[in-house]
Amino acid sequence: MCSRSRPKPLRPGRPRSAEADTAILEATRAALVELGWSKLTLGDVAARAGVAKTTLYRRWAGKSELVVDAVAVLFDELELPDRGSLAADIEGVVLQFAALLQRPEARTALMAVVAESTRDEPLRERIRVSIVDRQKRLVLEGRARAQDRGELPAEPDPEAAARTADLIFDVIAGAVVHRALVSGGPVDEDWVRRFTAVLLGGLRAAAQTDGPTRNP
Amino acid sequence: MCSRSRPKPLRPGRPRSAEADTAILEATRAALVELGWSKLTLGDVAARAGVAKTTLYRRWAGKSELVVDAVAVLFDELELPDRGSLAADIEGVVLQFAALLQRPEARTALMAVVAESTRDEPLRERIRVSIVDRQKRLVLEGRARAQDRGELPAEPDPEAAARTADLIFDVIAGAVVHRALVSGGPVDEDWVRRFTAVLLGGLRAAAQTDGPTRNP
Amino acid sequence: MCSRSRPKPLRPGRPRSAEADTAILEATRAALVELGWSKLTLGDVAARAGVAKTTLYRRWAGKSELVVDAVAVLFDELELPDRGSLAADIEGVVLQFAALLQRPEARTALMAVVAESTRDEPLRERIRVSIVDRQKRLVLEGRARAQDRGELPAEPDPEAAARTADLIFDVIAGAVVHRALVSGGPVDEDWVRRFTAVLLGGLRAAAQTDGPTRNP
Amino acid sequence: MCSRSRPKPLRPGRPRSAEADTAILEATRAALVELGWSKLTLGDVAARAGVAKTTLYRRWAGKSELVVDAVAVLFDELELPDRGSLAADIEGVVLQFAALLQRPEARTALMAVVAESTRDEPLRERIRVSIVDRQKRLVLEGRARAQDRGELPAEPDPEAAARTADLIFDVIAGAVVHRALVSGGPVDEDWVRRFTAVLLGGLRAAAQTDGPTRNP
DNA sequence: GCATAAACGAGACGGTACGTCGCGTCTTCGA
DNA sequence: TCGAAGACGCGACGTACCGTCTCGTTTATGC
Repeated sequence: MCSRSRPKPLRPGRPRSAEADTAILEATRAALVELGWSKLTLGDVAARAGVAKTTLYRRWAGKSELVVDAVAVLFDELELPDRGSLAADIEGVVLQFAALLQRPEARTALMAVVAESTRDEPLRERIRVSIVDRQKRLVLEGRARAQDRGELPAEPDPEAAARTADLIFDVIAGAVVHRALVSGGPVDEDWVRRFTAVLLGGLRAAAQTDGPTRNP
Repeated sequence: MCSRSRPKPLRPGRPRSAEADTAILEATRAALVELGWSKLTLGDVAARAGVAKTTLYRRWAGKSELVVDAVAVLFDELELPDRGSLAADIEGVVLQFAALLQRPEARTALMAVVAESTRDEPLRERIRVSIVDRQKRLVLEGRARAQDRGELPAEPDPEAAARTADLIFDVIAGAVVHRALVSGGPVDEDWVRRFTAVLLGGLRAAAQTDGPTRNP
Repeated sequence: MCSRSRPKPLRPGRPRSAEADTAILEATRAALVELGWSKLTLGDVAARAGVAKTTLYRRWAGKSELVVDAVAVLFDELELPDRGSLAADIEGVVLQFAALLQRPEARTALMAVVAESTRDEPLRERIRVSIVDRQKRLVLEGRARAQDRGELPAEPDPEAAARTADLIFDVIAGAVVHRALVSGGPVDEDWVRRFTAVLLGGLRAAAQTDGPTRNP
Repeated sequence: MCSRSRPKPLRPGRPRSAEADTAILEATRAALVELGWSKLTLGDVAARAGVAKTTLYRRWAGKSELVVDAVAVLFDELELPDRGSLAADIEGVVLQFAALLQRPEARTALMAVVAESTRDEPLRERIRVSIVDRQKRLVLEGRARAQDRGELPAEPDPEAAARTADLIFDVIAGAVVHRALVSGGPVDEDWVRRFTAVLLGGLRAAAQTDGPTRNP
């Protein structure tokens, strides 16, 4: 119907190399593993990727944006296993997340770009779009599955449902990150079981009181 | 008999200036507010403090260590208000913590040093000692107060009590940080009430099930 | 067939700026005049030349090498005037040399780089190639002219001729430098006339005895 | 005959340590040998001498003054050997001087302080007094000895004698320094013989023409 | 089929901050 | 009063990256 820009570039001149993009992102992850965020340099990434610095700057505005793109894909590998119960499902995904946070490229990059984003609103938005909000699917999927199983009641108010989902997400993601990167304790089966017990207990308690009696 | 702390320096040579220390830490906080972590320069801090760069390097190994010391004092200002109930106490301290995370020097510094610490074990230890572990007092104090009020049962096993306190701390600190710095949503009264409800509900539920039947 | 010198750079990348070179060397001489060798700073030279410090370090290994290049051109301005007799020619060139040694950039630079070269063989070689040996042309030209005039006999042994030329050069350059920079006395017409008389007398005496009876 | 200042300090307080002075000068020479002028630091000298930096600054104004004092004594070791003829005497002292210029502390220090002195008149004076002029005794002694032997006629005009002695000194010192440190050729027996021949020939020729007919 | 126009590698460029070193001064204590 | 020890303000060092620029080269079209 209309001429879309994508299928054929329609722009004159040499098109950008797609291989360069993947090579750069791979090189970025490799450099993160070896050097960590603060010692990673764009010149080094370019050299690893076999690419000129200019090529890199043509595609990304800076180190932060590049790293966000480089690690975003890692977080998309998370998935919600079907272990038969809501508690088991949560425990499974939390363990996956903890494993991800043991990978050096993920742990060094995640905190660093969040730190940068405290003074850079577009970057914060990019992080949310590329990394964080994409994983809320896990919460939504977990709830839907629990409701199918009858473990959780249906939530009539969609707005309240969204608010609760956000809260759950903050609690899970925040607690696991804090445990893994700040407290430094292990995120092992025992910790996950105790955490999940608190979380689910809280959810059920809140579901009971939240509906009928908000202000007793 | 009298254990003297340090009546005479006992070290030869000119002693280090105590004023320089405070001036440097103040200057560091001011620079963090104006420039943020990534644009903060040790040379700039030295200039603000009216101090030579070498003086600064004589006392701190690098930017990270300096910033940890500079912001640690901010976190010590947190205190547990006595609002009459455990829920209200928690809500109060969480709001304080959220207010702290709105301060630009705290938000930009905290995530950044945690990011650095992912590749620097001594730094991680320093963060724990100077900032994080010191605030666990709030959790312990809150529980003690709640037990005095009869809101929580006494915990016979001290080891389990410590584990639970750590877990609570990770959940609270992690969730608030994630909400404030990653999700970007407001940490307002409504959010705090809902969060506290989940947390307390979870605690009570876990306390019931945890004691009698660990492995059903 | 035609050996082209360098029609195309053949090297990839942006070529070095030729203007930068001349600006740097000029700035170096200006800084030598104002500050002298020991207070001359590469950063200051870069600033005067409107050039980044890195550009300077890309081209020269250090202060000494830069200064050698900067002052070498001054010495190339020396020339042998034709005043009609060997004595007059020598007096003329010695006065020129003395005038050069009154220029602050030359006097401060020459001794300093020689001092550095006492522990730096490549630097000594650079000084010889760029400054010292180039001026031996004056001795050779003076002798040739004197031989044309019949003031000096032809020297059959070319090796002995070269040795003598080196000796003459050391005597002239050394005596003038010592007079001007160490003793501190004026290198005026009177001194030059007396010095030339000794030198030429010695040359003629040596020429007579040297030929027939080397080892009596 | 009354109270001289030296035998007892008469000044209140602790007198300065004489050992410190000699230790500092020795340490300076040792540091010159190892490091050369440009890498010699006063802090290093103080450490080698087992002395505090302040002690050093109390006695010398800076690096140049210290080094002048440290190497001056080396030049005092030169002496005019009695080899039976003026030519042989000159050859002997020139060889001694050349040997001195092979010592690393002498060669690096001499040119460096001369370079500094081009912009520092008090330093130039200090060099002259402590090092250069003291060695003119060699010229004077050589001439006196030659006159005793009848090799040289008596010089009636003492002012002209002084001027000639200065000239001889500039020629000898300048030529040897230039040969040894700039040209880089060996100052061996052959070179010394040829140099002496030119010098003495010039002296005799100048003595003949200079007296009766200045302007023929 | 051949000009066009963009992307590409290479690397020099003006900057900024780095962390270190030496200077010369000062402040403290002990001899 | 001097001396040792060492912290201090200062300023230059030489290096590393930054992000931009200017080259010559390559590579897909579209005239």
